[in-house]
Amino acid sequence: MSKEKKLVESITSRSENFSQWYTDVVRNAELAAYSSVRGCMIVRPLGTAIWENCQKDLDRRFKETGHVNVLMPMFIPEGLLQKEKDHVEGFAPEVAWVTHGGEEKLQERLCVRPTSETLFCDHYAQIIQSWRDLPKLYNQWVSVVRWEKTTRPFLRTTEFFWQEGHTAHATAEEAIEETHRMLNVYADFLEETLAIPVIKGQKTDKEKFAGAEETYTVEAMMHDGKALQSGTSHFFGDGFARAFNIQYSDKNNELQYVWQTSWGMSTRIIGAMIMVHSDDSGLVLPPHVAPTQVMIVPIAQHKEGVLDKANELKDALKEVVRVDIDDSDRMPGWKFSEHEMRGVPLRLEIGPRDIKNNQVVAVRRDTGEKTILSIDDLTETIPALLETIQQSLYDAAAARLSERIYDATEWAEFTQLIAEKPGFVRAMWCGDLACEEQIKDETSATSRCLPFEQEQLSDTCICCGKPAKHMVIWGKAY
RNA sequence: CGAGGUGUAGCGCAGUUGGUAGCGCGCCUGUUUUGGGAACAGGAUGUCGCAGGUUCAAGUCCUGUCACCUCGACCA
Repeated sequence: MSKEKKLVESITSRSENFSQWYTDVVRNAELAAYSSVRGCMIVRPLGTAIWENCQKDLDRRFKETGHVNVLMPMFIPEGLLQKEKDHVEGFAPEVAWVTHGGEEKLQERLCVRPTSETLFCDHYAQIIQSWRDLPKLYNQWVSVVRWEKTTRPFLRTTEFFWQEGHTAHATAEEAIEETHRMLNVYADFLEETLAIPVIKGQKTDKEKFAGAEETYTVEAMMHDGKALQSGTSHFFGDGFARAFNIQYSDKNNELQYVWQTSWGMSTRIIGAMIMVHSDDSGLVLPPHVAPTQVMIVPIAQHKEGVLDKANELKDALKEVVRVDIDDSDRMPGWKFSEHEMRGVPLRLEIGPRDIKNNQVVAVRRDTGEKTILSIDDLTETIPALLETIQQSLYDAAAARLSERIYDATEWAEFTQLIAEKPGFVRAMWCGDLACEEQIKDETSATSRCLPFEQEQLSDTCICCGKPAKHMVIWGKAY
């Protein structure tokens, strides 16, 4: 009726225009706002609270795997940036430069960090001397700047917030192990906390990080079938160590270069979370990351005892979940829509009728399902219900992912799948850059990764027909 | 960076042949309301994106410029 009409007016239907729907959710849920700086967003309180929960969770996982946090400068002298050739070539087009301090022109211009490999390397060269100094397991939580041509809130912004881990190891094996360990940390975080199923794999040479020997990735599928690279972990070999002269004396008193890694995850995952779970009523937050997990909406709150009872519920529940109460003078219906828009996983309605019956009405954000719960054991039923919601969001996303991965063994089949079926296509590849580029030119799909779980779908490359080396997941990507 | 679109109140928009700046929602005050975006009464809010130009007069016409959106290109 008029309510539905209004909601449709404020949020474009997801099936009608996915991009507009995404923008509408970000704006209506008050996750972020546009700023007066091109391509830079203001992360509003809800978006910030979600990011803080991501940070808390990830930081705990980093600490559990032995890492410590540091803070590096935001500027990189031009000379330092240029020490590693592939790296600087990769980032040069999107670097912002500081040329003046006050009115004075700088002797050497400073780049606003697009990533901090060079700063960490410069520092590691100073502090690593002996095998006893290894490994170095550093991480930092900062923002970086990349002068992107097209920006979208969370998905690609000029400045974005992230963490970047940078480690130095005595052996290649140890560094490779670290690379995989952190990729698994990302995968676990995405699956357990954001309820986003991922595919783990390796990037092709074309898609790997500038300066990396190998790049590993966790790829997620959005609701429209497009891929979003959600976290990456890089093995650098000793390339940076040689460029920056990071050497240590081993147990035999021989000089050795260190072996390095880096890994990062950014505010982009908030975009992933939106595009995986949210719907036409707005944001849907997985309970594990939701700043408010339960919103209590009192009904007829002016009536004797209603607010008291609602506050009593809140006090009891706050021991076990993140709960809030909306006692503003809005109409209940308005509050329902508002908290749905903002993604609160569970709403509890309590009014005179419920109080009389010693019950509350619980409404799930993900399914809209209403259940009546006894007030007596809410501290057990509510956390359990939140776990159910978390699991069910994951299951639904996992089902969409597996339903929309197709296999192709013939070129015609491949191009048709890419063109007509939103999702990923698995196909064999010879390993040549030429084929990868041809596939991109002709289908606009890129190689997302060489999944760790390989299968021999056929013996020949989907593109050129030469003997196949790898199974690749192809898809259109953000 | 290319093509297209949009800039007028917090948000969404209208504004005719150039002639006093408008509407809806929201906001503020009060009263009544409250189980899916309440009703009534009263009230506040504008460098019309910005800079030039034409004109007695510009939101409206001209030139330039900036920003944002969509689709491409580019991109770890």
